[in-house]
Amino acid sequence: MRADAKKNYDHILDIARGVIAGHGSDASMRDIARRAEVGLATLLRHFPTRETLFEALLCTNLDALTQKSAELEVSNAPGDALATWVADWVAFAGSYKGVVDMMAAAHTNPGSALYASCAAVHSASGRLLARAQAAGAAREDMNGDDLFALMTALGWAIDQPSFAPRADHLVRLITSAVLGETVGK
Amino acid sequence: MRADAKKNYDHILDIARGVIAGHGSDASMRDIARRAEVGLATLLRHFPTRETLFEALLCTNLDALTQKSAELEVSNAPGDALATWVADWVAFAGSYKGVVDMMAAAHTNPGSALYASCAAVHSASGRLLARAQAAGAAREDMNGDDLFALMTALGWAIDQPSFAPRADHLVRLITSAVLGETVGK
DNA sequence: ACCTGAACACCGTTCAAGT
DNA sequence: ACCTGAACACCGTTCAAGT
Repeated sequence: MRADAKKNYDHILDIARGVIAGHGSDASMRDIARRAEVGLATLLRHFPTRETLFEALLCTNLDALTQKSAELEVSNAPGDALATWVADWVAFAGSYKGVVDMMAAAHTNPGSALYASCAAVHSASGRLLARAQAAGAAREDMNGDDLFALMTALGWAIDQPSFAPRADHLVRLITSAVLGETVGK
Repeated sequence: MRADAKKNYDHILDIARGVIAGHGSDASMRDIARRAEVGLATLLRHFPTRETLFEALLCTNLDALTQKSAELEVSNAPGDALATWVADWVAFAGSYKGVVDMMAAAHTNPGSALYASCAAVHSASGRLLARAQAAGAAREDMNGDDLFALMTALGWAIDQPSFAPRADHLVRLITSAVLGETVGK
């Protein structure tokens, strides 16, 4: 990439971050281009898809997340590791409004720029769950797909303004369910 | 309403049902008008908001749902009643793609045509949960808001193509978590 | 190489004009 | 009363033309 193009790219990404932080994942591409003082066509050549833009925007966070999963797989006690993983995912999911919807959609089609990241989160979840199950620290009647679905659903829920106030509690509920903890009745 | 208007209204609703069944909750209003062979402005006078259209489209289902909750509150064993209620909600949530997103959004603003229905589902959930808790058939560490959030998140999840195959299992997982059932580990 | 204006086909909103 | 075409301000896509 030429130096001037690189500078343009970085500038656009910087502005996009701000706009998306404000308006969420369905922010107008035109609006982003406008605020970056760049033609819409230019924005779309750097990021042909909304997903491409998000991939660039999230790659730091996503790398940190998957690296964290690798650490958790070896360091912590299996049950704690799983609980921490869910909490980390939720923190990531809160990075931008609508990110979870996007990930859930990307999860379906391999053509998406976010597909690989989704698959990574999915499989990391599967490994951490299996490890916890082997240690008797998680309920047996679920698999990696189920965990990923629950984590995504949880991320979606706390993204909703009406459910956000109970976010911490909802995370605790799901986590305790996954760990198969005995609860007071 | 005049007879010709009534006929128009019913026809539009009929066509809308088909289009939304095919394209989900974010079907184009213009497309609905076009297929109903009616001006877009006519459609929008009958249903000024997308929510208004959905309210009309869903009112039968929603009435059945809330009536069912009233029956469950007195007839079934508290735990079974709660489990059945969750299952009924999930069935409703599957009526049209995207309905849950809409309900979750409507839940926040009292101006929405779907607000009352959301509130009804919310409060019915609270009553059925409280009844189950009083009978020692549900976990104590959650309230009606939490249950509604979990039910909605569950509805959202099974609406996603990638999670749909595990729908039944996901319902079972959430239900067993809410009931505080002891699980094999 | 890199950028961009402009045309395109969409969307929902609004309203003056028609029956 | 009820309907509707048309103008409006948006959206993302595409591409020929400019530096």
